[in-house]
Amino acid sequence: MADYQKREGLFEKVYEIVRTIPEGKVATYGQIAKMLGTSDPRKVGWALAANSDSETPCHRVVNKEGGVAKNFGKSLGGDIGWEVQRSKLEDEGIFFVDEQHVDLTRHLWSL
DNA sequence: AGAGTGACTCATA
DNA sequence: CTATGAGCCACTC
Repeated sequence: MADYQKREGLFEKVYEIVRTIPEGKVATYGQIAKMLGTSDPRKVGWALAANSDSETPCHRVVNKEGGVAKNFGKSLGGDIGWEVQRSKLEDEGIFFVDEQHVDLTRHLWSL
């Protein structure tokens, strides 16, 4: 398995970038992957999966379609599902085109 | 150094 | 829309 406690490396970079996402914005795994210098969006999701830091707004990270992850499982220090993630995003003023899809046309984070 | 895993993405049907 | 298969790369054992 790979859900052990991470030490250092790619993970920290992901966390830093995710923390850089301003409120009311969302970033995609692919975008973050690019910033990391990798071409594997999986690494991003994986990094977040290994993380459970309440300081990292994982809920602002969505897939390419703006859809929230289905396997959040635990993050931000508790039982969280896409419904919880959605609430958090809405609380930041983010619009949803449907229950599981963020309006990327308005909230996609870009430099 | 080899195998297993993964919160993604893309292509195809 | 859903379902499959493949690509990809860091991490742990």
